[in-house]
Amino acid sequence: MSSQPDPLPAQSGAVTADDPLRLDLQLCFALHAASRAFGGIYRRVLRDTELTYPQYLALLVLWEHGEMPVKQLGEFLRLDSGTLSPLLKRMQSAGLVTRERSTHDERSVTVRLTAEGEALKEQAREVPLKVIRSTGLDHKELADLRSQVQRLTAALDAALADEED
Amino acid sequence: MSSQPDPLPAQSGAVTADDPLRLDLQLCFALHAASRAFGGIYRRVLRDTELTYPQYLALLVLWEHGEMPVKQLGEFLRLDSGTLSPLLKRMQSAGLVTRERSTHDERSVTVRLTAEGEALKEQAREVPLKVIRSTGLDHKELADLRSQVQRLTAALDAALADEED
DNA sequence: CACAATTAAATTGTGCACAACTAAGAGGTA
DNA sequence: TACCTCTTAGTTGTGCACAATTTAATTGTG
Repeated sequence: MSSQPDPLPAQSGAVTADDPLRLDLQLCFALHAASRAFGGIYRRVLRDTELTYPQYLALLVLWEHGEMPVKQLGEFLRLDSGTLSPLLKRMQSAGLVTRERSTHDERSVTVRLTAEGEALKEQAREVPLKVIRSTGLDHKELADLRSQVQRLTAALDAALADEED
Repeated sequence: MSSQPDPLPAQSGAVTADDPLRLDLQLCFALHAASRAFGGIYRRVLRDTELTYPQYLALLVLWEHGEMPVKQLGEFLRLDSGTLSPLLKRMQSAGLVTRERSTHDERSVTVRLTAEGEALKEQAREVPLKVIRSTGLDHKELADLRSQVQRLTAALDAALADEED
């Protein structure tokens, strides 16, 4: 507890706290910190499921949409096969999913929940509520913040897509 | 470009877009995505410096505050030695910093910028402006969003600190 | 049909985050 | 002084993110 140095510069001496040139940093650092704080919350809330946070996200997609190719799962999660392949392999080892080459298109691999993977849905039922409580935000605040952050992401993605060398 | 499946569930069929039980997900996913999008922007903006994004953050602290022990750097960045030790070792190999045991307290290691590390400050001068432009947000929006995200992080951290087993 | 281009997964390699543990120095107290 | 405790870095091991490359299957075109 107690006081750390401030999340990032821009508070001591030469530069004022609101130096416009530090806002990028302050925001990106704040987002990074928030993302990691969420990770910490999920880590604890998911502890007795043996799931990691990204694995839980993958399960959510499968719980809602059912079996799908790795490709499509990657589109939901915005992750590529470099991340998903090992992640899914670990989930397979844990007995949560199966992976099977499609017969129609043998390039494609279908990810399917096992009974155990399906059953975890029950055990994870109260996860969202626990997490929401931890945020200390009400419904409207959550929704607003989500919208703003999504808008920001869209702008950043657009900037990345533009002026693509 | 074009359309992906939506960032996470909660949009198709069974569940309405604003199901309160999905807001945790939507927000955490949004934050994660925003954080990664920022990473992408910095990655490109920093490309010709050969710096990674976390290395840039470490340099910012050193540029502003000068030499300091690993411990203190970790407090600024909220990172522990498990992350910082190898990161600093890479920065040392790149000739950006030196690491030296303190003579007063031999447990402590002082991180110091080299001339080359100091010189990078110039080369990175326009980084903040480029990034800010990419966000598409004005000064006030950036500051507001930062505040909200910081407030959220504080709540999450407090929730983690509470009920600590 | 043959062949080039595209696509889906997987693999390789680098780097970061974090938990758990180790090593060694510092500081207090009997 | 000897001992116990706390602190600081570092190390080890796991998992994720992502770029670049590889493999194999599919698609499109001449």
